[in-house]
Amino acid sequence: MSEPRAAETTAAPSTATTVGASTATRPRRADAERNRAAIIAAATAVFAEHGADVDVREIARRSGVGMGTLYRHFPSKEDLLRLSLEQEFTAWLTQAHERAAATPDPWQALSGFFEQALTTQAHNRALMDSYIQTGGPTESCVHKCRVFIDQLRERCEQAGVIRPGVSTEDLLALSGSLCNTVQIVGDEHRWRRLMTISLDGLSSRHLEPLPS
Amino acid sequence: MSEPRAAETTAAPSTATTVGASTATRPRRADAERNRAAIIAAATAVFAEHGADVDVREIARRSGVGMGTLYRHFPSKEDLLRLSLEQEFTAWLTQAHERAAATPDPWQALSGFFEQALTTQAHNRALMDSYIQTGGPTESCVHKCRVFIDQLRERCEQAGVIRPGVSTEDLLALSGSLCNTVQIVGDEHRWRRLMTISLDGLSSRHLEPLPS
Amino acid sequence: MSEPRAAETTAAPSTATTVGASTATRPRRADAERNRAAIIAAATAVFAEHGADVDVREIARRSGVGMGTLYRHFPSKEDLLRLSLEQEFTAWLTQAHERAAATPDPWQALSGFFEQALTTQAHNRALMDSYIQTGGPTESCVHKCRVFIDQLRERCEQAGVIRPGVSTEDLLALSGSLCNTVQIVGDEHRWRRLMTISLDGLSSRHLEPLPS
Amino acid sequence: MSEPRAAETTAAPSTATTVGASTATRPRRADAERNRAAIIAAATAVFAEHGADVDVREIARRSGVGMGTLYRHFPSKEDLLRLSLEQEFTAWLTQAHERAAATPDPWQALSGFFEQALTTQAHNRALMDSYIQTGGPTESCVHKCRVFIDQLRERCEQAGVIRPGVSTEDLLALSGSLCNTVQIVGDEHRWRRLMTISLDGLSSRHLEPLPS
DNA sequence: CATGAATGAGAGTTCATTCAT
DNA sequence: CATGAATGAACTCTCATTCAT
Repeated sequence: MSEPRAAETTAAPSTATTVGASTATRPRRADAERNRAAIIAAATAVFAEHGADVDVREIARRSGVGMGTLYRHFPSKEDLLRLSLEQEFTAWLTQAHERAAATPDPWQALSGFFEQALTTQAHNRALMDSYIQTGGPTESCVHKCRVFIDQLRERCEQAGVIRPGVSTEDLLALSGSLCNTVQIVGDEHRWRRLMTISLDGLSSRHLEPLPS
Repeated sequence: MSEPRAAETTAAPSTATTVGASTATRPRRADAERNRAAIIAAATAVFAEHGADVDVREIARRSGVGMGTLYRHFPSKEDLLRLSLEQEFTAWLTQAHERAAATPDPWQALSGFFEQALTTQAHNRALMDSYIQTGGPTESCVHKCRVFIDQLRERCEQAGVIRPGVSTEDLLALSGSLCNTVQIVGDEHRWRRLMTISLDGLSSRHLEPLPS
Repeated sequence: MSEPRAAETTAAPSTATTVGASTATRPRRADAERNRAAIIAAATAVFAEHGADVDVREIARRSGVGMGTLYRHFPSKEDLLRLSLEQEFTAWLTQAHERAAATPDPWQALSGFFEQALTTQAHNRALMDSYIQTGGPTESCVHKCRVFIDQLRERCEQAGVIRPGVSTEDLLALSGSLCNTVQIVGDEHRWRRLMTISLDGLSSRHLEPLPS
Repeated sequence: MSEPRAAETTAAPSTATTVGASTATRPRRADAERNRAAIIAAATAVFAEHGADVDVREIARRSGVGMGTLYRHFPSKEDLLRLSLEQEFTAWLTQAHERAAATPDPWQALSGFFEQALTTQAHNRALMDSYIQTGGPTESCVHKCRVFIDQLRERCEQAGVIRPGVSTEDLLALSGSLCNTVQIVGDEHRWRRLMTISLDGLSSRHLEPLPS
């Protein structure tokens, strides 16, 4: 989750004058990394709560750093947003992988993925917005998601539990579609019904070919 | 500076109703009404393209009027947005009514509604955003939509072609959900597949009760 | 008061089609004058109520004419304001003249003028503002006022009832000063006390010379 | 773009209290505080010259800061105006207190207050407007002023040098009234005459009761 | 000549980003 | 290298004045 960074070669900078030799070894690096993490954490929380349009100040405030520090780590709000969402997206996908690996039944794996997607994204405004609008925060994210879904689909197809002709794209789009649903309807009971309907439409009970 | 004006979808405000010579009394409002229509048309187009957050100046520019004119017709950006969306929404719903009335088969009426919803709203960002977030631009719009969908559902239910237990709310949310899908996926062929899947999940081939 | 206007050479314009030849002689002139009067009346009322910062539209609305008509009669808001205030000022001054002429006692004439000034101006925001800030809407108005006050002063002086050395300027400024008082204090009882104080300070009970 | 900054009349916000080395802890706020002071100084000057309706940009320009800086320090124009006026008002009242305390003779204390009020407020449009219209920029300011005037009145009353029945409200209103006078009349010599007249009207030479 | 719709230069305010300390 | 104050373009909205009808 933490990115690869160049090793700690920096000497103590000119400011740390008084105290002594104790902090000489690596006084800055740790702080910087901690700040970076704090910023991402705050950004993630703030974006999740208020969406992508929040004031950057709110993130700086919440992370306890100044604006300069924030902009030292991330050249623009856009970059911070993207990274934050990537991270959330990745975390979610990782968990999805684990779940799927632990679920022997192919169909249960697929429907479990849908359920987790909705549950996770329901509480993250910015993430969901990106999922709704472009399918994910990054091309790369969307791609990874596609790959994962493709595996799920493969398993289902080989087990003959999914409607013939359903493509990976279909599943990707459908999951995005349902994420949106979570916002329209208020509570969980309601969107679970829609999920059930969509999943049922995907089942091998339907053998008719899909259009085109 | 003056662009070719879009067609007048706005209904004239109740003055020029009868065909004869009676319209001679009020020759003044002619171009004012044209401006008003131009503003609405421009606003509709701009909101559709860029979403509800565009600069009002862009709308003024596109409609070929000054800011003052715009604000003479609409006291606030909010009002203009609401009216534009209401109009689009109403036009869509009206057309939906007509179509449904002309379709004898209940299931075809329902699926026709979905198809038209997706086709119409697909290219209107602001409208879709409102549909996604609150179900429509206005409480009244949402209500009308709900009533209409309820009729469709009733017809299907009495014909026994819809899965038992499907509520009007389910259908409303599902249509919103699919509208969003249209943006994620690019072309028509793709979202038609998702629509088919969802509709199949609604069919009476599934008798299992929905959650809760 | 009515401005010189070009004679009534205009034929009946293209709109007045139906009625007949009866209105041919001088159909416009009367209207114009009536409009002008209506505008001034409305402006006076509106300025009195809301001060000089009101929207010109309010005046047009209240006078029942369009903006074009208003601006045909008065090239700018400033002009309208000035004329309206001049008129009010003149009316007030005229009345003051009459009262003074009907009051034999010099001191009573002077104090009566003060009282009337306060009473009248108390209910005219714009007029009072101009009086407070510049002494009147126009140099000419201020001058007329000065001349009138000078007469009052003369009478008092010859009767020996006014403090020696009090100049016309003193009285003019003092009346303006007291007008302002009317706004600070709420009700009539309060500003009458201040008026009494000031007038007492003007009385011949004080024989000390004024500064300078 | 950067103008020479006016002197710092603003009290530093309670940090740099003691003289020693303790001030080393917070070196940051130095120029921010200077900016804040510059803004207040500019605002005070601009409001004094042009009244409360000036463009905020003029204040920003005059203080040599951008709009953002101005709005960082003051959330709204209203706030800036209020603070500026409060400060001016307080400074004036403080000075008035000192003068009054240093003046043994009660009547001289009272008349000295009037003189100082006129001298100070004469050249501050916004301050004077607020004094004229509401008695001061703030309820609190008005109250303090009233309390102070009440002390002056008490002293005069106990010394028997003030006309019986003169209330604090009378004095407050009278001072406001005279402040306005300063603007009407041009030079100092003229308004001193009016002040003399009013003060003489307040003297115990008049024993007649005031109205009501 | 009346009408009132159109104009557009600002008004107050916000916020992503930069830069002096 | 952190800080958070400074920046200024951009936003929504107003209103004195003009101009097509």
